[in-house]
Amino acid sequence: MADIISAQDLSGGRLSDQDTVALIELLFFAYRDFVSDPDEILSQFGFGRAHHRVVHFVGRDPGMTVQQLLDLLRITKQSLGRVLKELIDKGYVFQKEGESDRRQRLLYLTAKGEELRLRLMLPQAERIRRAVAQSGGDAAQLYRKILYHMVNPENRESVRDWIERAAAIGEESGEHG
Amino acid sequence: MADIISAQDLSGGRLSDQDTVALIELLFFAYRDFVSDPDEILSQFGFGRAHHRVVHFVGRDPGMTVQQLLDLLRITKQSLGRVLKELIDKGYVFQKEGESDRRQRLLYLTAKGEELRLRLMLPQAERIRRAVAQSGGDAAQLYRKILYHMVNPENRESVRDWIERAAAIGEESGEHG
DNA sequence: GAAATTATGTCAGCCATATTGACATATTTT
DNA sequence: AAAATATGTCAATATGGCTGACATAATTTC
Repeated sequence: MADIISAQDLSGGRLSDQDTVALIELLFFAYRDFVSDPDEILSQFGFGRAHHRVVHFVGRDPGMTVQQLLDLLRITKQSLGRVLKELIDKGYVFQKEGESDRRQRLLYLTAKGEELRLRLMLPQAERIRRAVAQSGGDAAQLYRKILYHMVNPENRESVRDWIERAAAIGEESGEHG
Repeated sequence: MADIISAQDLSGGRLSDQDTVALIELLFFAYRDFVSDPDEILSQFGFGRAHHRVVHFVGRDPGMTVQQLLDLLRITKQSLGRVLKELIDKGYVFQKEGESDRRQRLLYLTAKGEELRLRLMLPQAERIRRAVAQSGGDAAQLYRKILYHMVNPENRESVRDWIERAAAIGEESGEHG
């Protein structure tokens, strides 16, 4: 491991300016590469990142409402509209009328959509696994903590709720833990 | 600390699917909030994220060439063009003819530009510091390792070079470590 | 039962930021 | 002198956000 990648001063507990800036920049570079894998796959389908998000989150919580998806993505109805329509037209997503509330259009992935979701997730999962494995120790646990604490305090509850719910769905639908 | 935020299975060393997906999603949510602070400041200036990147990297390596900036940002000359022109016109960046090569237009921040750079960095630095502090242990060192290993292997050298060079510049120009 | 609210969809236009291709100028290298 | 390099600029196109307005169907409230 190169020296540059190890923080230089952890003595006092508070991060030095140098180390803090290095983390900011590393996050920028890491995130850029992190999204580059799915980007390439998406371009083969004529899709963009917006499509990825929809496919991912719908696949993780099948039957979610349009409004739930909007709240999660924090975009406008109009922005979602185009991508969702396209995904439906091309057969990756389908809608089902809500049973208890027939105004709702519950969202589901088709088999084709689920296939795409997994294909997009694979390189990201591999990247995370590799990075965690190469970092040794309790890397995963600590990484999770740090990312969680980087979320705005007022958003943490909804993020936690999401992760919790999606994990429960994953269990019952056979994603082996 | 809530149970949900701690990885559930670290026994074997290999991350479970559940934990891996949770990390993918946490990275998405964390990055979104991470960029939201500068976004808000930028909008007050009529700037966007592209301006942020230019101001940040030029400020970290004053005198860099346009080509170096293009390589770092991995965007086209035309994309950079508008943003750079705007920053120059509004007095945040200025250019100086290269001494050894007079074709080059070396990039520097004005005092106003440096002020903006620091203002944009502050909330991100605070967020990182808080997250690391709240995560305990060797969080910073491990976080740095993980982010570094999330960068594509073929890009690691340039990322390491950048961090190294920028750190050296920071030292000499008085950013206290 | 009428009125208000909610969930969803759609039209139109605007903005920021990315792209490609083409072309121009000045300077350096061969 | 010719080729390559560093930079700048014009034009057209795409993606994915945004706002505002309006429409329909279903549910909730009074």
